[in-house]
Amino acid sequence: MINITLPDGSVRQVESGSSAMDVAKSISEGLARNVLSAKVNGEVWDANRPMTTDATLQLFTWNDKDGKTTFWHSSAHLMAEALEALYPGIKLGIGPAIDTGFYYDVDAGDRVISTNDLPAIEKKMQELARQKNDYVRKDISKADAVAYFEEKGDQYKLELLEGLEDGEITFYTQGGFTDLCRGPHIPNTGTIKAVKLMNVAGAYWRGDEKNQQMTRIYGVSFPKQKELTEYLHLLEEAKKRDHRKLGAELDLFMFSDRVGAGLPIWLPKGNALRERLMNFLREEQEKRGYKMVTTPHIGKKELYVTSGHYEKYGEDSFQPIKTPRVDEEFLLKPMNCPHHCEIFAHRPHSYRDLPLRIAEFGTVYRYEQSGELHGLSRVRGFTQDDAHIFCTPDQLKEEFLNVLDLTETVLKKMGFEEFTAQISLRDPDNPSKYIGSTENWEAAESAIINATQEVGLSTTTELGEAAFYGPKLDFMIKDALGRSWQLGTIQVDYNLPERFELEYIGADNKAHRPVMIHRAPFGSMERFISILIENTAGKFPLWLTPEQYAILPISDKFNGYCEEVQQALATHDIRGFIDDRNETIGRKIRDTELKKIPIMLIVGEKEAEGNAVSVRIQGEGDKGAMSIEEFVAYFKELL
RNA sequence: GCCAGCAUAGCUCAGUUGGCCAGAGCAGCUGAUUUGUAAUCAGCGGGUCGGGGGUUCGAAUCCCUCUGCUGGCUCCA
Repeated sequence: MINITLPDGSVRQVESGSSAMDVAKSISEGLARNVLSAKVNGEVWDANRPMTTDATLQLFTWNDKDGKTTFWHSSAHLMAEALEALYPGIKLGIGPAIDTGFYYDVDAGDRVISTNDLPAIEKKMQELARQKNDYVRKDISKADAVAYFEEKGDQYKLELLEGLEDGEITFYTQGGFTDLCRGPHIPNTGTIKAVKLMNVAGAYWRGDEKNQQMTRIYGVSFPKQKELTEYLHLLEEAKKRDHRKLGAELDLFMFSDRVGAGLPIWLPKGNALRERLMNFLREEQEKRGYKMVTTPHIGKKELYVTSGHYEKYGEDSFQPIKTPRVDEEFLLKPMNCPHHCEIFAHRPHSYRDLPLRIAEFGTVYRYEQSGELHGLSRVRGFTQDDAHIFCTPDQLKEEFLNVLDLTETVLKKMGFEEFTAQISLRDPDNPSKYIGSTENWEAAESAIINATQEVGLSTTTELGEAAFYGPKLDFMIKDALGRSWQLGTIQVDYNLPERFELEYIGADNKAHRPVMIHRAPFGSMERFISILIENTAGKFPLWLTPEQYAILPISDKFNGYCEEVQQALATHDIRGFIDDRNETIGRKIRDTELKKIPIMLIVGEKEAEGNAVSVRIQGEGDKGAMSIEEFVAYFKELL
């Protein structure tokens, strides 16, 4: 007998060789039906894998993240089985579960798999699921595994096998399909009741663009049809929050083929929003001792040769601008930091002047790959809320913490509760991607790690995500469809001060090198606003929204009074417009609701006579009549 | 940049296997209506079917190419 400890601390004695499923059955049949996988001594296992030692056991169902992962991974195998049936000789890469389902990378040779083929594959999957085949785990020797895939002619699996140790290799089989896999899997294909294949995409084998491009098929699956229907509905709802759609509907910004791809054009309302965001940050920065500067949109090529940007990005970026002089070239600025370094270098600095905090809403231009352009989130011309702090090494920690505080203030003000703070470090396997000495990098990396630990910020760490001149602390926020974007960033840089030979005179009357912090709490105005639109579904906070109210006269007889109201409100810095179209009040209300104007002021005979307005709140409804003074007070409450 | 798709009026979309002057709703314009909390009524205008090239007696429809867009991959200072 062995002792199985459950999460609640209770211990059950079962026979050695019992599985998690056996334990589930001993608890209840209902539970057993829903068990997908289990965590045994901290490792996720097949529910039916025999346990032979004392163990802690946690059962996973669809309600657990690990349960879903197992379910989707098994669904990927089911899809592979269907693909083998429909496309004999197809070669398989990898097929993992992801946050929202699963995918499998396949190489179908000359055959093209497109979205048109997905329904047939789904149908085959459903047919195979109905066979209710068990997923069967089997240990296999490396030699036998290699022999199997040589026979099958699947070079991708053979390549994967090269990286595996003999003795740790397992195969999983369901029905007529066998795959190299460490598992775990759900007990039976019959559990997969609903399948939807979402799309196909090209994906390079092992994520390297030098390798063969495979076809990646994305799908999602559920234990119940109803859950699939609900999921698809949720996706539809999320699409309504897409900033590209709302940006057009709310007249915030546009793109023009003639101006060029990835070059956003801000329309009056979007620009008003953008200006308000910038003013908010200007005020915060002023409180914190930043000085604003303005630098040109171009700079001599040598500036970027000095900074290292040219060597790193020159080939793949906007090409130099020529002048009538043959030996003269300028670059559109891809970053503001070289200009700001020149500001620092402009005159000598005493340690007493530091930290020097130089801020600029700097518009930069980067030639992003055409396939990468995405609404406002990934563009070729954008404005960073940039600043560079030049400080002594002793001041670094405090300055970093100040910036961290500013960034958190900004995120909080915008109501972004769910963000990830990601420490982006060097890729240790690829040192040639970075400039500067190992000592500089280590100092910068530990500065970030220590500071975040000190304030107890919970972080994730990603290797290889650093900038070429230094490590970063990046704030990642998700868009409506769950894709993660980097917004704010704080970067510690010992390298550019070296390249620009920046110095200050210390208390010892000797020259010292400053440390530089690059930081942008919004990241870029464009991307930040894209996320703001998606998070608010276009219903911006009252202080930020371009138009706070609309006055809706019941008939044009009251237009004069409406103008009086508008003027009265303007004196209280309350902004809005009068909808004086010759339309019914019902129509005006409907249009205003759809434009997501927060407040409607309805004005007819009663209001005009009583010096009042009838207040209606977007999405809520009628709040009744109030005097102008009462409304102003009410408005201040809402702010 | 790569893979797979998409591109018809300002917007959302119809347009049968290539075949008569390319349609609808909304928006717009004109007129009527002077309106009380999510669409007043009537009339009118608007499209080189993304650009270019080709196949064909004939192309929105088939082929090539360019541009833009969508979903991924790679990239992201």
